[in-house]
Amino acid sequence: MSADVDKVFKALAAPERRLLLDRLHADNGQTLGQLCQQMNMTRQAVTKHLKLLEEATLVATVWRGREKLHFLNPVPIHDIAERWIDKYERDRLRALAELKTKLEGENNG
Amino acid sequence: MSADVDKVFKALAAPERRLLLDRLHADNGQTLGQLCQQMNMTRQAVTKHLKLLEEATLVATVWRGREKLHFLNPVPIHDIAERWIDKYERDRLRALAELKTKLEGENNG
DNA sequence: ATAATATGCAACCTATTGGTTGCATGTAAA
DNA sequence: TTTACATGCAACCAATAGGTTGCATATTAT
Repeated sequence: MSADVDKVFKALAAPERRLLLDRLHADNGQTLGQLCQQMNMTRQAVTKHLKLLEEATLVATVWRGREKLHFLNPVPIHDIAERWIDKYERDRLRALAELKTKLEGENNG
Repeated sequence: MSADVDKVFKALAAPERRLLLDRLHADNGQTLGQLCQQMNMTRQAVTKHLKLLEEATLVATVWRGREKLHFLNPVPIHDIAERWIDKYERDRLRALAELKTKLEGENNG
């Protein structure tokens, strides 16, 4: 199962964390040390971001000796897409049309 | 065009604001007063949430006399789905399989 | 005209977030 | 068996978020 939807949304709300996800998407299974590179902050700060991603189950980790490997979990993003995004996508064109007419019709400034 | 992606993600990061979107999705064009009902906070607090939604272009407003009507704009959600979510959805099954084998194979606690 | 309604704006308070530094611990390499 | 490396943990700090109260303003109803 996927984590609390709110935790997922909150985890995705920071560009630093989305960047970490993007980097895992490009190269899965990286260590903390690798993920720290190119991040403009201390290792400890990166750890905190990864902790939030883990608590949202967006990232899972495995120890290999003294190194911690990080893997992307695609489930929560899929769940958000299915349960939340799709609901809005269904009436997208209708809502867009309504928006247009309302803005044109009633607004004068 | 859609707003800054980061503003959209941040706007979606609070359950109160997602609830407001849901309520507009169910009944578009509501006034501030209507939207305040069932929200367990002051009108001014709701206004602040709606301001963030507006700045993310998730909501557009129209004045009708002394009332302010709020309309859903489906564009930013669509953009997030297309530009961001889909990227992860493409390799979903591959990533899931990789995750499984890594967790089973290398982790012992 | 006056009163009621719908909203905006600003100051303020507290909790949370996002970063830091410093130190401890377990693993690998010399 | 030291030394270096990869990471964790905790205290601390500044900035931001999320709420409040109080007051101002414009529109509608009486």
